Amino acid sequence: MAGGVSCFECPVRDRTLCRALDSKHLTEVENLRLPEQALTRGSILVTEGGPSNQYLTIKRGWVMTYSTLPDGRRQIHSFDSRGALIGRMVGAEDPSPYAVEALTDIVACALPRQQADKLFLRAPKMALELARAMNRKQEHAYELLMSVGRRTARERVAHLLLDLYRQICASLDAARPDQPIALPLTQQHIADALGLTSVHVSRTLTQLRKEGLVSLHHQRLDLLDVAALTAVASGDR
Amino acid sequence: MAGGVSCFECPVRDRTLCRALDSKHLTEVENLRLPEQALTRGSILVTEGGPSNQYLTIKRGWVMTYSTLPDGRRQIHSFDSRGALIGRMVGAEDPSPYAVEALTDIVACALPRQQADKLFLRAPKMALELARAMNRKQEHAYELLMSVGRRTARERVAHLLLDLYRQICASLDAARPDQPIALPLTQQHIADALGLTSVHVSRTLTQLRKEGLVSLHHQRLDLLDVAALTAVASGDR
DNA sequence: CGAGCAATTGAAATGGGTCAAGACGTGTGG
DNA sequence: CCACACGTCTTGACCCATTTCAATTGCTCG
Repeated sequence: MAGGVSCFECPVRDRTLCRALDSKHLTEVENLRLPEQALTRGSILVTEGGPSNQYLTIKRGWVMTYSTLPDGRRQIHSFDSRGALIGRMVGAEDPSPYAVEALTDIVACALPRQQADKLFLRAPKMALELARAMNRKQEHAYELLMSVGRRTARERVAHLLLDLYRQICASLDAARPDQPIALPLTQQHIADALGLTSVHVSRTLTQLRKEGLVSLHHQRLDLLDVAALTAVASGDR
Repeated sequence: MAGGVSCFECPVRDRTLCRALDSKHLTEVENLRLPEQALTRGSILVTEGGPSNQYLTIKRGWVMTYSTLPDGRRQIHSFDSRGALIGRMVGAEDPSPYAVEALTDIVACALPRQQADKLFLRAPKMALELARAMNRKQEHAYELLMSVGRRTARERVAHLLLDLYRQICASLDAARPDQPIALPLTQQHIADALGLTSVHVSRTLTQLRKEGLVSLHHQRLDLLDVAALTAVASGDR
């Protein structure tokens, strides 16, 4: 075992590829994995145009995936936390079309890609979980695409906050209910995910606050009226 | 074997999950698959809110994947042709968040989901191909997201046409070069994929035509100046 | 030949962007 | 412990890319 607790005690195991693995295969994973990675906020896990030669599982903290255009315009594709998998399968040797960056200090578990791919052939449950993980990310991207393509700014913001809230609650072990929750994003991040300007995100949030739907200050998010917010996100009112 | 040619003669096999399968497993697929599906243009393969209890491989024709909002706004997530895989893995019993519809008459190969999932555990190469297919779709969604979120209308149209052209050429067995190619889309489809109005797509295409970059009439597409178009798509000029 | 959908074009409206100035917070170094 | 510097957020005024509305033309197919 290479740094950190054993895979058998892994606190995020049932959210990862290793879910439902028998002990023989879990031992193989344990032998394969690299020392646990601890990285600070702002670290780049994958460079745009660089390689992606590991599978990374986020054990603690938040990361984001994004691409940029030559002139600096940025699109954030996804925010990920506990249990999320980072890593390309197609053209993994080729330049990555997107970057992955730590939004907070993080801890991650790394598997070298080539050997992991071989392991997946011996552990088909892992391969199938991998497919599920990829499918989940695909569908999540479709959801965001719907927002960015067809929703108004107000609807987009409402939808994203609901989505993040759900994601955060799901990543908590104890389902802690109505406290404000930590959201390590600036309004610029929200803007870059939603295809808006940070100025307009600010205006939109101000309005939602005035209507008593959300509270968001100093990276603390609280949804004050989930039903109303859901209505806003769906285009009613 | 259930309708159509044997899997061993399948003309799209090397673009699908069955790529690189040994004959034992390929026989299993052959026994599992349902009669070949032939569907007419406009057929709904998956309903929004309905189930997704099959894996479908497109053998001929085009389909699109999209979602709609209660008031009818539509976002198209992807256009797919020869070799593409349709099917959900996560919450496949739950209502599908998107629909899949045939853009042309199509022929597809269907595998029942539950039994296919069991087969994947016996044929890990298939499971890994499945993961790759899902990853490919995820990354393709990210590309579109970048367009819709951060590119201008002009850049979006240029980028999509390049992308479709590439996709079409790749799906051709013989790499036929500089003929105009069939593109079974209306401007409304393009608009709904790019988060624009069909009116504005029309204006944008007219301009690109005037500049001699593309030709697109009656569902025939020809890229007259790929280099210039690429420059437009990247935000230069 | 007519019906109906797709595409085009013009004119006017608008949601969200841009530019700019100021307030607020927070971590840092003196 | 204070003050300053820097990043983030807010707010106002103006602008413009895209939408909306509307009318016309052109295809295609029955």
